[in-house]
Amino acid sequence: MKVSIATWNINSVRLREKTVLRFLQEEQPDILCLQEIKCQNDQFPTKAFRALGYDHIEVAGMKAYHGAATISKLPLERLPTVFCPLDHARHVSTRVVADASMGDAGDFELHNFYVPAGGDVADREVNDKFGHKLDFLEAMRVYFEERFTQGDRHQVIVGDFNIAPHENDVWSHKQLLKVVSHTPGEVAVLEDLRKSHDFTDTARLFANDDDKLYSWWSYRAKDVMASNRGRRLDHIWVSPALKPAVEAVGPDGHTIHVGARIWDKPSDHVPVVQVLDLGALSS
DNA sequence: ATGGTCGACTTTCGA
Repeated sequence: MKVSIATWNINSVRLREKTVLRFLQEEQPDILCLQEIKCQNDQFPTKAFRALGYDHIEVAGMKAYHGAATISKLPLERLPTVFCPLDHARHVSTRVVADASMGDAGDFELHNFYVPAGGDVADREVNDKFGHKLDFLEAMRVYFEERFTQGDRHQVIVGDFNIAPHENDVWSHKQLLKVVSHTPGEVAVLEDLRKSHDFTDTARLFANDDDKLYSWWSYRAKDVMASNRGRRLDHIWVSPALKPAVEAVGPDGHTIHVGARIWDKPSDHVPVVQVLDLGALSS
């Protein structure tokens, strides 16, 4: 059985409820992980998503800022969350039961993250927000140490990581080396997290090393899409046990929905989708 | 040139 998982920083789910519904109707992902919902739990538009068959919804909201939500056609069980050092709502953790008849191959854990952006200066001594970003990444590392104590339970980690790790995840490696999101220190911390359990960055698995891949474009520049000054901040990782299930880049595999950046009143991020073929896993 | 534009919810913060 195949499961399609989408992640999207929506930058206010209430303002862009219809935008989300358009994406769900056009792409029909089994699961959509949202970040920056910017609402409290009771303000989340649950009914509209249930009406499209997304019956299983888990929300971690707060007033005005941040927040994440996972909406799914497949059953979800809520799992413990990462401790955010500032107690922000930045993580929704679930177990997805894709096919109960498949045994261990039929379920996986799905971790939906909104990593702090980190402010403007890549130095925690002068910028508390950058310190918070590094501390949050460290909390994620500790969390996954715990999740793996009983082995690889099929982990999928998605979300807005606010880091573009690869040279070709930004429009100019050289010009962004001092720009938070692509500084060597934070990239090293994210890479250490990824390597700690040999997670696979699914977008890069079938892409060429010199392919430019972006999922975010700033609001602050005109003609930003014409100049294509983007960054890849949104990621989908899988643990080693799930790597054989990762479908190749293409219409049914990993897809970055660049076109959504020029929809009416767009988010500054676009949806990223990865299909997993759980049937490809040996039992 | 240290700008620019969003969104939530205030007289400003976070991105």
